[in-house]
Amino acid sequence: MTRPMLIVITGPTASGKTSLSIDVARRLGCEIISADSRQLFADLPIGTAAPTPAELAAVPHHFIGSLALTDYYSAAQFETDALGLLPDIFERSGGYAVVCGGSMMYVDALVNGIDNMPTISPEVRTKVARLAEEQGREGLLALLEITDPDYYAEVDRQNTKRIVHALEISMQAGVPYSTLRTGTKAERPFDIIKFAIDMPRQELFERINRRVDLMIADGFVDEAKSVYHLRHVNSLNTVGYKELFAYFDGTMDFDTAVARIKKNTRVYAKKQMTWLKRDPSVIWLKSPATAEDVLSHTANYRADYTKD
RNA sequence: GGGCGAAUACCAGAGUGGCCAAAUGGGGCAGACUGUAAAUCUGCUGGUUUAUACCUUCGGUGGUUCGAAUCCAUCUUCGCCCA
Repeated sequence: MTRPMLIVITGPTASGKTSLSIDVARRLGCEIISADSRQLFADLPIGTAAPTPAELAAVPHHFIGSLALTDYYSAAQFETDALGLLPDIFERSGGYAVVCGGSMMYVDALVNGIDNMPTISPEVRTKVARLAEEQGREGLLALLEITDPDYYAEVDRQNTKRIVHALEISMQAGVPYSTLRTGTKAERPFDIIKFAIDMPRQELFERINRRVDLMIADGFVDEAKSVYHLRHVNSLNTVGYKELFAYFDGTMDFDTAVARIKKNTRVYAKKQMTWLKRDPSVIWLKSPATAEDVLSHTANYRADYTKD
């Protein structure tokens, strides 16, 4: 008996993941799990290029617009939630499910698993934040050196966020952060095949620029205005919103803001490509990628698998 | 026609005799990444496969000087002012 199969479709932003995954899901009659750390939130459909209502109607989607902007979420939470959903999806969809998204860490969490760590309590969070404020990065590093010498030896000492995180986890868990980092790859009760769309950079960048203009034309400014009052929450520390907020604040003129959105989106795409480049499990789909490409690779994978 | 000012690396823009291959910013390129990841952080950006090394650069040419992006002469282009 063949195992269920998870088809992962990823790639840089604006490379066409959404429409490809909908095509594939339709062919297979299956559902889509979104692995996008921002489309997860409600109220951001334009700026996050979320699937349109028509697209959402075409194929059942999960994790699109399901959270409030003030909700806490994480890659680990995504792993838990997606794994919880998958058995039913496989059941309903003939043993297939499509994962679509560009949040590489979310994809990794679902595909390879993420080490088990405690959720940080507000008390610990506040405590570390206060230390950071009072003693700066040096103070945090000094504490980390005592708390977790192993991680201290390998941290990026410039990256305050990482240091803070290690301290929070260590305090919360009562053991050094590094001892919780096993780096083991999770075993899944289903097969996984991972695709990434490979679009020439120039074409991708042109699509990004064009898409930003379309977002503006579609009312991105009003959308950003409507969430402006929450501008300090993490879910809005997001390309597009940040720049428009600066425009609202009067610290950036409109044309500059739009240009920065384009540029920062390009930078984001580049970071996604860097991440994917080092992942040997990726099957690259030359764009324009079609559902046929995905399905034939998947069929081949199946054939190889059953041969063994 | 006369006077003044400017010309610096992909762009903007510092530097005004040696510490200058040349600050800084932008843009570009490359990378890291295990619980807020569209986040956060790092490196490179004249050439020489490596360089605390060498070579070629600061509009052109020619000088002064041990030494010039920096001083002088002259030419070119651009800007401003007077005619």
